[in-house]
Amino acid sequence: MKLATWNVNSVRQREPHVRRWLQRVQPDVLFLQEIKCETPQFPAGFADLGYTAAVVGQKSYNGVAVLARVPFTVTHTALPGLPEGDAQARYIEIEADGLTLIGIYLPNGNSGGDAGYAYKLAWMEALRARAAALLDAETPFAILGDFNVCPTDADFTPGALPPTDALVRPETRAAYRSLVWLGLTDALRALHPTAKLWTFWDYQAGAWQRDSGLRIDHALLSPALAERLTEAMPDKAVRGEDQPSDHVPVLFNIN
DNA sequence: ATGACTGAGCATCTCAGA
Repeated sequence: MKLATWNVNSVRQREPHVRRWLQRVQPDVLFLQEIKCETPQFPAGFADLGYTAAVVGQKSYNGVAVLARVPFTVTHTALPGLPEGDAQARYIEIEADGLTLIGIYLPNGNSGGDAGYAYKLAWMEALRARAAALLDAETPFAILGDFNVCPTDADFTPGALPPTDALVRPETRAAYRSLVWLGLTDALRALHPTAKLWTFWDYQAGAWQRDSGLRIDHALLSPALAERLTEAMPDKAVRGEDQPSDHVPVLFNIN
């Protein structure tokens, strides 16, 4: 089963890119983030490629979706357990092929001052609780998406971010560890422990040309799925296309 | 020299992204 995640930075701008990638790679399930539109504005043009869409949209910002060529049912459209619910479209959970598959767009945390960062940490704690509940139930699951976390200093080009950035702050990394250390597997690192593999290159400052990037798009696997992992790789070439997203798709194979 | 972009929206500027 080929699973993928891609922050497309506007699905309306990136519809041709997504269509090309679906045709070339043919993932079974692709989670999208930052679709940046309300649900009715989501492009209809993936159905003719054999993909069914489920969309959690909002105006202007955020927004997640899933495209799948296998049957699935949507089980959650918001992260359970946030103190006052979640007004932002950042979470979709489905069941497909006996698996629970979760797509997330974790808050960046650099905007909105202290409250914005607190929201990121609260979101991470709620995600940890969700993963703990699924582990307790022995549900095989995967969490894919834009985590907005560089887990270690090996996960970004030196100088690409200041140490105060919300993607690398110690509290951010501690929250990420508390999630992974429940017993999940960081799929890309499991297969490529030391490689410099980025999933994001900023539009600014010639980051792509200098190969100055971040690894922030991840897949975390429950134990049963981690046993089945055979491939994990960002599709770097996509960043070199015309008018690309600043993130590339990341593909995982579960046999 | 630490600059340099992109997208959405009551839009020719502001906010957000990371």
